[in-house]
Amino acid sequence: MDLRQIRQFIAVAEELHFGRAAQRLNMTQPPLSMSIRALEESLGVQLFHRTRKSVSLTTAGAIWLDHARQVLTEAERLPAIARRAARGEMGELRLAFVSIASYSLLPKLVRRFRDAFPDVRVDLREATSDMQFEALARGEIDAGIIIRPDEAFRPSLSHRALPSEPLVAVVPDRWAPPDAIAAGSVDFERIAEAPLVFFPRHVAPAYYDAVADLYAAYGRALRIHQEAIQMQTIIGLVAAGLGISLVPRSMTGMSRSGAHYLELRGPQPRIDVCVIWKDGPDQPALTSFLALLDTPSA
Amino acid sequence: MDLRQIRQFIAVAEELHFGRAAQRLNMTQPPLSMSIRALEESLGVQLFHRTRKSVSLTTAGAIWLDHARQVLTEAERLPAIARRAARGEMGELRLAFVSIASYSLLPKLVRRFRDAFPDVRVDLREATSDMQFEALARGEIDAGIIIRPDEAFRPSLSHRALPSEPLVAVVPDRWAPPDAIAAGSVDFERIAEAPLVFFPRHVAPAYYDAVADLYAAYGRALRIHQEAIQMQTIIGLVAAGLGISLVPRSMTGMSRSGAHYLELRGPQPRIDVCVIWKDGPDQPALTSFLALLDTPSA
DNA sequence: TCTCAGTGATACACACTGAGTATGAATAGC
DNA sequence: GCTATTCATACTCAGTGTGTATCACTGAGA
Repeated sequence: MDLRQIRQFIAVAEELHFGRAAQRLNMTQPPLSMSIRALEESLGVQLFHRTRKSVSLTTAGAIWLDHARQVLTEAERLPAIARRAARGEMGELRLAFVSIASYSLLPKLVRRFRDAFPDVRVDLREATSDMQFEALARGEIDAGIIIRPDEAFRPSLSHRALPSEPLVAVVPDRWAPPDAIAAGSVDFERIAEAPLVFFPRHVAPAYYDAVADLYAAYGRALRIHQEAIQMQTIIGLVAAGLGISLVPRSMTGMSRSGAHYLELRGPQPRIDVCVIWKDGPDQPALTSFLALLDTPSA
Repeated sequence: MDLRQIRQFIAVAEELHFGRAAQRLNMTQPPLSMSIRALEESLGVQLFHRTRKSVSLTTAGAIWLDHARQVLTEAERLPAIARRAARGEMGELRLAFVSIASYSLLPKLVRRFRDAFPDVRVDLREATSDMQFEALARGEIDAGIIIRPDEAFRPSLSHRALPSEPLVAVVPDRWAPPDAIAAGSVDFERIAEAPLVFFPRHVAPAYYDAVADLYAAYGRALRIHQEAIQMQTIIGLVAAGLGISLVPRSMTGMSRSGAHYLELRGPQPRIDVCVIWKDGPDQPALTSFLALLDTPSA
């Protein structure tokens, strides 16, 4: 019993006429009759009632038809599945990201990817840049999203810039001049003296450095008055009036009473985000992902 | 791409070694290599990474393996399905029954059948004897359960007796002597005078006649004081004190305050139930059903 | 009742392909 | 550098699936 015989059985069952079924199968009638008979013998089951003038399914034949159709349909999908898998339209993309990315860029990116490649399972995991370098080397992830480090990239890894994210200030009532709140923006110098609520450097070194650069541009050293390791906590502490902070603009969606998001006038600090991956053969899902990055987001 | 190639692919994917895979497939290595290569070409997809020393699945190959396994497993079930369908272990049994049968015999019978043949869908429909004769003739049902008529059976139909069901009296407080209630049984003569709640003859002619025979045995004519066309209604009316009735013993499970079920002393009327069907070839589910009737119910 | 069109079955020949055997080529380990 | 191992290649052969020709039977219409 092979797929050819199943196909022939279905044709005869649908036509109930050996001649027409043979025609549909692009063969002649005699070998088709022989083949069906051989099928019946190998199964030990009569599938058709035959008279000299007509053919009809037996009860068992009718039941078998359903199951045979099912198998044939699935079998005929197999070549397409193989091609789609090879083209990176199926499978799995294991993607790591630094926590900052999860607030704005990641959701959009993953959304676009899932729309474009609905049959690729996206396996997301948060990890620091260093963890991502390791994971890539060990082949545990396919790509990572990190904040572009000043230091040179590892030579074995490829990278591509993603849209950079501007930083905005988040300030509590206490530190926000009413005119700045009204304008929605502020000169950095007017809030530079305020105590800073921020990550310890090891939690988000590249992010930390971007903010440190901003302070340096105004001739100041970055001094953290209150540390927190989660963005939500930082904003909460700002809302509680403990100080100001600098967050990606996409965080403005997360409103908190007592905290105001203010654009910065003058030199705007930005978070430069990029994708990293290990070049190599046979990473179809990764290829799909990178192709998506080249596609305009419409 | 046929099942043979799928089987070969799975063997190589599992062994990751052409030699061992060939051994498992009871063939030699060279044709296996050729076959896999041909498979890859027909799919247009590379399924294996090959070096001179080792074989491994490509990403697409790994994805395809899951789907190929699925198809192969289902395909390998097909012969068994055909055999089971031919043996009447799969498919459908369209069974009609007269309403009286639904209270005792039918549930047990269907239960046993479903236990013995879980993959046969049982399609049940209530119908009078006459409707069943018609339906059998038209091939709309496979078998029917009726009350054995006195008249001869239709010659084209076969039949077999089922365990007969004794009738018991159901009487309200008003008509039940306290000693009978205590004993759980009564001489029919003591309640024969009570008004009778019963079916009109056309609803259940054979049942009606069985009860009429009982009355005749005591030299009385059956006289119905209150008609109802459903068993539940009859028992409800009895419970309400409108009269007595005679019901299959299995109805005693349906207790109703105010109504008492009493065995009848002396000549016991019984309902003779039987299965009818139209003999013919290629009715595997029917054959299973009839075989079950020969099997002691354990 | 006879004829004929139409259907599935049978007989036989042939080409293709799937499997076997023999062998080659390249790699990894000693 | 040698050897064992492993996959690839070349060639042959048998089996089987297919085509052509034909038969046997049925049922409808003259």
